[in-house]
Amino acid sequence: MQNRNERVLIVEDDAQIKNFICYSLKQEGFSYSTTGTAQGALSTLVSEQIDLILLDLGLPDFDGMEVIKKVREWSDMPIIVVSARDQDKEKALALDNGADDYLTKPFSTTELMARIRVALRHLYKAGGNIQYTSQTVGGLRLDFDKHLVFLNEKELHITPMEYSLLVLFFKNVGKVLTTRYILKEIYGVGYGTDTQALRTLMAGLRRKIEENPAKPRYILTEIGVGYRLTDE
Amino acid sequence: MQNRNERVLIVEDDAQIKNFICYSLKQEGFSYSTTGTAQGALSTLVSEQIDLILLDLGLPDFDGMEVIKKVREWSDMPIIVVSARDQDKEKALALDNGADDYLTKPFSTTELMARIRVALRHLYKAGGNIQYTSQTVGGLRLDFDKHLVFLNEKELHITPMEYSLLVLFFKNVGKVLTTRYILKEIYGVGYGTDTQALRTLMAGLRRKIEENPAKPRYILTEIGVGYRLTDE
DNA sequence: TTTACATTCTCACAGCTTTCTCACAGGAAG
DNA sequence: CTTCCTGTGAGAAAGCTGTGAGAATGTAAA
Repeated sequence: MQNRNERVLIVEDDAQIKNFICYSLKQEGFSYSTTGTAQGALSTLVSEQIDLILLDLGLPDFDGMEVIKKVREWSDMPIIVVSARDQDKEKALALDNGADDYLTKPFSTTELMARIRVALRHLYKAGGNIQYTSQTVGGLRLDFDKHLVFLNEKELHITPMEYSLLVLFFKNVGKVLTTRYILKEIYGVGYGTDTQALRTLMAGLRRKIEENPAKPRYILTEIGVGYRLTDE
Repeated sequence: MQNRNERVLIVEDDAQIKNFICYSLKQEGFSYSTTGTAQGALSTLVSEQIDLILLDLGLPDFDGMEVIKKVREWSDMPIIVVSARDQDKEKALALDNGADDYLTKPFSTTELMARIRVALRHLYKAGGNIQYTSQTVGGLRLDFDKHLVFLNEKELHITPMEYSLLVLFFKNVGKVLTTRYILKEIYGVGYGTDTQALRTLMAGLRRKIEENPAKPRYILTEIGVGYRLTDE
């Protein structure tokens, strides 16, 4: 299992901790890249083949939380947060934004390595590192890189909320998504059960992507359950 | 009838902590079962449909670590260890044996819930745990993952109640299900003896899946007892 | 600061679907 | 034949969804 030589990206601005992690990774047979900024992390991810991210939240340029969100728009790769912040709310927020694990400094090598192994185990079970750049359903195309939506190769103007709703459907093509699940994913946890807002949002989106919003072709309603992006 | 919640099994012998966790889970809308022993955990897993395990390592009968190993022999369902032991080696061992996360007591509700959400996210992405994503009986196919029903590969429109009825039969192919059992499973306890509603529901379902509802091919009536999905 | 504009959420209501209740007919079993 | 059980259609009640109008919020330009 260790022969696959997974590549870890370490995003950490404290040189001492960075070296400590590097040393441990080398011992275990991982290869790695390092960067000290959020900006650097994002550009490394584009230029190199990375399997897992170790992310510090307190970065000099902008917050690590933003890195999580950005990465999650186009990849499901494991993200382990390594941070000095040990507030419960901070942890929960990072995890809900898409992080897979959260370690509080100071931590031990033993534990970090074990948690990396868990994350990679999940990755392989899910079928490897799938990165999307563009995905098409019928005449509808979503470009994850550029944040653009095309209908029959004509660019559509899409609002941020509508975009995240579309991303959710494109990541789950063919599956019925329950209203509750959708709400949790796009509004975050705790912003409960306001199905009305979702209905309005859906109406707006359909007006843009469907020829006849009353008889939708792409996003279908499953009455009593939720919605589904058709996969034919 | 949004009763399709995930079910958590809590394995914990300290009553106080157990209650604390139960309360939190209820708040978040999860359903749960509890047990205080390793033996109890294993038998619950066989008899009930569990989605996630919260596991204490220090159990009265035998060590929680054994539960992890046993479960991993046949299932990939998420296991979150909740333990007072905070030795790094202990953590690493549990994680390497197959646990997906490890929380040290004392922990906060906020963090526990966030980590449960992470685990369920992984489960959802992997496409359900040990359940087949799709199951077929004759020309009838039920796709659990996508929440869809097909008859001879043509998609059927199925209402939520009809769907949960079908799921119940697919989980018990070939077995006779008594009317009372079906009622309890579909409507929940306390809905008494309203067999009439079930008859109407069944009529509607048969109209959709049977060629000749008067002479059903899939769901047969066992007079005086209940119904049975044939296993041919 | 004011103004204009886009986005998102709230409200009210119409229309549709699902679900349950009722009444009755046809069968099976004794 | 009688009794109990099951299936079916009609229709009422309850619940769910889509939509337009407008309020609230946020953003950018003048």
